[in-house]
Amino acid sequence: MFRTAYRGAMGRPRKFDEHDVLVAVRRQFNETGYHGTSVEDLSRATGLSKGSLYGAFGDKDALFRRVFEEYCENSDQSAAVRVEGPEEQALDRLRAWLTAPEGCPDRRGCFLAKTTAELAWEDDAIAARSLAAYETLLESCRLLVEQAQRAGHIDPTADPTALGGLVLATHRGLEALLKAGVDTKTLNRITDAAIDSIALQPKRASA
Amino acid sequence: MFRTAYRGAMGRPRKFDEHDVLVAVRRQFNETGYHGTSVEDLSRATGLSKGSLYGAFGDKDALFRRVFEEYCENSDQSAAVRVEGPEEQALDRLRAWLTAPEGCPDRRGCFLAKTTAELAWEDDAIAARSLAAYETLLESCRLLVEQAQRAGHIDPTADPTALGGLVLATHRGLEALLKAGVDTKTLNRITDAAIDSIALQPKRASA
DNA sequence: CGCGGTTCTGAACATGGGTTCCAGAAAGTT
DNA sequence: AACTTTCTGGAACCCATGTTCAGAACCGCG
Repeated sequence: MFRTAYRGAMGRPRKFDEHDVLVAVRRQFNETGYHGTSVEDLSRATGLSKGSLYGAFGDKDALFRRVFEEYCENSDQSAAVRVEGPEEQALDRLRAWLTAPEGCPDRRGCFLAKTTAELAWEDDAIAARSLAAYETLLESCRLLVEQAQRAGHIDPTADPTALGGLVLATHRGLEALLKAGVDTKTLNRITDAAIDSIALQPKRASA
Repeated sequence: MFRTAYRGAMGRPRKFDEHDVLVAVRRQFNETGYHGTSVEDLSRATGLSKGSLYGAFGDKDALFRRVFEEYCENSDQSAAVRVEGPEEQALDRLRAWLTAPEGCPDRRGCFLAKTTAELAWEDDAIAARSLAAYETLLESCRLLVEQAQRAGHIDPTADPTALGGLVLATHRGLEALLKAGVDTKTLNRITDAAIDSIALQPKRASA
């Protein structure tokens, strides 16, 4: 009856680790999508009963948002890598976002991209938050593109933000390819080519 | 009982045009997604009662597949544009796929991209078919990339198919940007930049 | 006009899945 | 050990939505 009671008796403490549960939940959502996972599935994945899930996190929607939000924040932070020089930093950020260890299905940014693709239909808030999380990345792109323009590698009349958007767009699409069965190695190769083509090495002269 | 009867009595004729209905259905799916549209919605959108829809097209899934398949075939055909020269042709195809008239929400390939994004989770067949429909486009990309490699604009060790995939990926991502509120004009500018960057004008020397 | 045949329609049905609820177990505190 | 509080699990509830069905409407023909 008292949510934060401080009376004499303390009551039973939690048996599960909240963080572990959230990880399991994210993994499940990541695997089968929002609509594709029932609360039953989540119960199985976490080892908690439905009742416990509801008691601890509220309904399915709230649970998803919790996981989603946490993931976004995580992404925001992981995007803030320290390397010397703004360009190097930006490039590094880009790589960190786009590439993934071979065979690893939980590539960075994946959950974000996938859920956004699925839920942008019905939930503008999620779409917006997801995009916001990409903003750091976008900013990196802008920086790189500007630099490339100064160096003369890209048409100077092009809009840096727009080109940054292209990279973002590419990332979204990469997930689709992954889903379609393209292996991680190939994906990374594509990614590298993309980074190269936008960001800026002078093209080789010939074969 | 007899689907194609040729007996004396002809029975009550259809009151609707099948094609018009399918267009309305596609529009609705395109607007609110598969999960986001109820059969009730479809009924409202088409002006037909639920029963009629079921009688004419089968269940919701079948109806979607019908629309989807038709759209894919349409896309396959529209990808076969005639221009002189294979490179010109490929480039034209690419533009036809990626760009859209300003402010037009029903841009080419849109329905395909969106539904794939939503349903690839749960239906591999749809994901595969969608990708197959993109194949002509992919082939065009491959062609362009090979040409670019011969001309020395792209690293010759890169895999042309992979780079083609990049363009496909980009297209998928563009839809996301559109959804996120980026206006069509900007999108087209991004697209042009993408086409330019892959396809191959030698970069300008400086500003 | 009646009759076979087909289509149209809205109400009724079925079901999957999110949510609630309660009885009992478990863990602190005194 | 008793008491208090919280956790737990699963049965029960509720509702949205896909699907079916019985009857009305409509057509051409004899």
